[in-house]
Formats: sequence, structure tokens, C-alpha cells
Amino acid sequence: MLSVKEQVEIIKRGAVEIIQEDEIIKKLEKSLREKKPLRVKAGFDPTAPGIHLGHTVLLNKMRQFQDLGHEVIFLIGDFTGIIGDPSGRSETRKSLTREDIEKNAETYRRQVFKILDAEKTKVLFNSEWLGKMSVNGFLELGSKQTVARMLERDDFNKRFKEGKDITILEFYYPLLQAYDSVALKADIELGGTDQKFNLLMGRTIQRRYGQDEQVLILMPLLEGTDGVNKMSKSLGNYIGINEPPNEIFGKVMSISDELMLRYYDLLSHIPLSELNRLKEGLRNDVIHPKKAKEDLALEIVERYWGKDEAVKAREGFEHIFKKKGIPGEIQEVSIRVSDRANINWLPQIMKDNGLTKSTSEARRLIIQGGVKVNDSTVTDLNTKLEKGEYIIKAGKRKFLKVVVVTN
RNA sequence: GGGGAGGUUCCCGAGUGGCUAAAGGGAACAGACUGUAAAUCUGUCGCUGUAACGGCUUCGGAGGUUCGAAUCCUCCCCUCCCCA
Repeated sequence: MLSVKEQVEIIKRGAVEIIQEDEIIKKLEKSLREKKPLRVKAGFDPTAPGIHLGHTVLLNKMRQFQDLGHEVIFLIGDFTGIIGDPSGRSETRKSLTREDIEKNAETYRRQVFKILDAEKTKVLFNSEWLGKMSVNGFLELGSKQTVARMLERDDFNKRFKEGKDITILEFYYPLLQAYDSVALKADIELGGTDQKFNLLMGRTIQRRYGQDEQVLILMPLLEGTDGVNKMSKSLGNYIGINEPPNEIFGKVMSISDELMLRYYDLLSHIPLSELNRLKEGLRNDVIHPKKAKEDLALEIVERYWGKDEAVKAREGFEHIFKKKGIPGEIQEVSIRVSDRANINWLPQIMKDNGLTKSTSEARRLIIQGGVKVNDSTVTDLNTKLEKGEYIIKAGKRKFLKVVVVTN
């Protein structure tokens, strides 16, 4: 095991804030002395099983703890998920069934272990203890915190001042989450900066239950591909680690230069010295931003798909956009003209195969010059594809290979 | 419990009887320019092969008035504000 000093250095990299730094040193010292790993907790929502790069910031940190020999707990907040998170507006709270949660958890595991060490990861569900909590226990938990303290949380405070609804249930959320730390006797909890209040609550509640307080390690939130909002599936600005290599590559290439630096900071594993050299190079125009972005895209794809796929993705990208070619592997459909009227009408084909949502949209795209068949721009709305093979290009990145047969 | 405001197309937000598929902005998409970046400019942005000054669907929900309703009436659902 590494020395305390070395460990702290690794733990601190990338973290926005550590509460409290001297406590983690003490905990690490004790752990080293007693040869007892620290219990590191990180909670995940059971609703969205698609892991994207935003999640990986946290997961990477978890992995580092594993590599340092500590015990990492991947906590799935299934109990809270069943109730449905009340924060936010009247979004339909889909209460998840037991099976849903199991299924999601399974999907989670599969993806998460691309980053975490499966052998060393303990996956737990908080329904295990929250589900068994008695009313007495629940009330006791409620007695551990005051309303005034609760109202310190930004969004509560704001809503309270504006006279907006805050349900009692919402007050219980941070408490339940905090109780997880009690149940787990967590030494450390990892989370995004947006979770600061909730994680702090964990410390308070642990103290009230007579436990040592967990140390908080707050990780930055990764912006999505729009460069503004945090990466999330609902905003559609995410890059999922399960997406095909060329998709990931393409999405990374499409981010702004500014955002690229941010991604380098949060996602790249290259040594700090190298990173600094890169930034310097970009500043002095010695390194072309596109090259830097390619390297980043390559690194990210490689991490989740391996070197071969990453190189292939880059080649595919070059091929399509630099040489204006078409990708090596594209979706292929075959159409039988006699099956249905208009089945070979271009807008219909585009709609049927998901290139556009409607024939109207397809028509617009054609009118705007955004559709190519076999490399030549289509101008005729009445185009029908007769017997043969065609490559349709719709917009910048949608391709379809169509084989038309007559009967 | 009493009084008041409001629910409009992906989002914000105009619109108070026909000229409204519905202003404006944002997002998104396409084209130009590029490094498929950003910025900028231009265009598109409900569906529908008689693609059209056509038809159909849309303005919280259900009915009604009218030649005609997002706009008026009735009932219902929901949100917010003030007072208690």
C-alpha cells in the first residue's frame, strides 16, 4: 500500500473539494496502521442505467480508491427510486418495480465494470436497510435534523422564499441518503458538487448516531456536449460509454475547443506534465486543436472499446468527413417494390428507416440540399429508387444503404 | 375556508371570435464558411404524395354557443399568489 502522502495526492487529483482534508489523512493513517481498508461509498440513481462520460468522472475516482486497496461500495438507491424523487417539477414519477430495478442494476453492473474492478466492488441496495426501517426508526431519523438547517439548502431556500411547494418527503430525501452512510459506516463518500448538501447531511447524521463522520470528496460535474448544461441523458447532451466507437469518437470531435480542455481535465488520464504541455502548445498555436481533440477522442474510445476499435473509429471519422466518404459499416435495408405503394419513394424510405421522423421532414431536408444518393445531391422530391443498390446520406451523419428489389 | 392569476406548438413566451399551424426568442436541423469546433450568415422547424390559396390534428380535459373558437359559455383537472 502506498504511503498516506502518496494516497492523498492521488485522491485529490480532479476533486473540487475535500471535506475535511485533515480528516482523510487521519483516516488513511489509521487504515494503514490497522491494515483495514476504508469504506468508500458512492450512491447511484436506479432510474437511468445508461452510464455516460459524466458518470465516469466519479467512477474513475472510485477506481482509484480500489487501486489504493480500499473497499468501494456502489450503492444503488433503489428505495428512494421506488418512491420517486419528488424534486423538480411535476415530471411523471414513474415508480419502478422490483424487476425494473433488478434489470437496471444488471445493466449498471455491466457498464460500470468497464471502469471499476468487478472483483473488488460491492454493489448494495439501500432498500436493504431503508425498507426494513420501522416507523420509530423513521421518526428518530427525523428528529436528528432541524427545519432551519434543511432550509439552508439552496433549492429549498429558494423555493421556500418564493412560496413554492416543498413536500415533507423532499425533506426526508437528504435524511434517508444520509442514513445510508450510517448504515454503511462509511468513511468516505464520493459525489458531484451538486450533492454537497446531501453529503454534508451524511456527516451530521452520522455524528448524531454516534459515528465518525465521513469525509466528502466532491467531484466536478462534467458539462454535456452543448458545453453549458451538465451532461445528462434527458438533455440529450451526453456521450454514453456503451455507444458504438464511431459515435463516441464523432461526438467528442463535435465539442467546442473550450470544452475540449475541460474534458481533458476531467476525463483524460494522461500525466499532468503532458497535459500542461498540451495546453501550452494549444495556446501557442504549436498544436492544432483538431489534433488534440482527436487524441482525446481516441483515448476515450480506447478506454471503453480497446485500441483496435479506437483506431478504426478514427479512420472511419477521417474517411467520412475529411474525404467526404462514407463509413465502412452502415445500416443496410432491403426493399421490395411490390410490397407497398410508395415504399421506394425516397422520403418514405427515409422515414421508414429512421433517417427522419416524417416524410415532411425528409422533404424539407431534400429541399435544403441535405440529402444525397450515391454521392449526388437529390433535388427531385419525387425521386423513387428503382432496382439496385444505393447509399443515402441524410444530413451530416446519417447514412443508409438500401437494396431495392423488384419482387 | 375566502379572494385573485394562470395552464399555448421541444422550452420560454405573444395571441381575446375569422387575415392563426398560431408573433418573438431559445433549442434543434439543413446549407454556406470551417477543423463535422466555435462564431457568423441563410433557410427550415405539426402531419399528410391531388404538396396544395387542399385535407387532417394541435393551444390543460370534456361538452356547448357560432357559418367560424386558442380566443365566448358550462363543468372538471392542475399550478401559482394573497388573506385566514
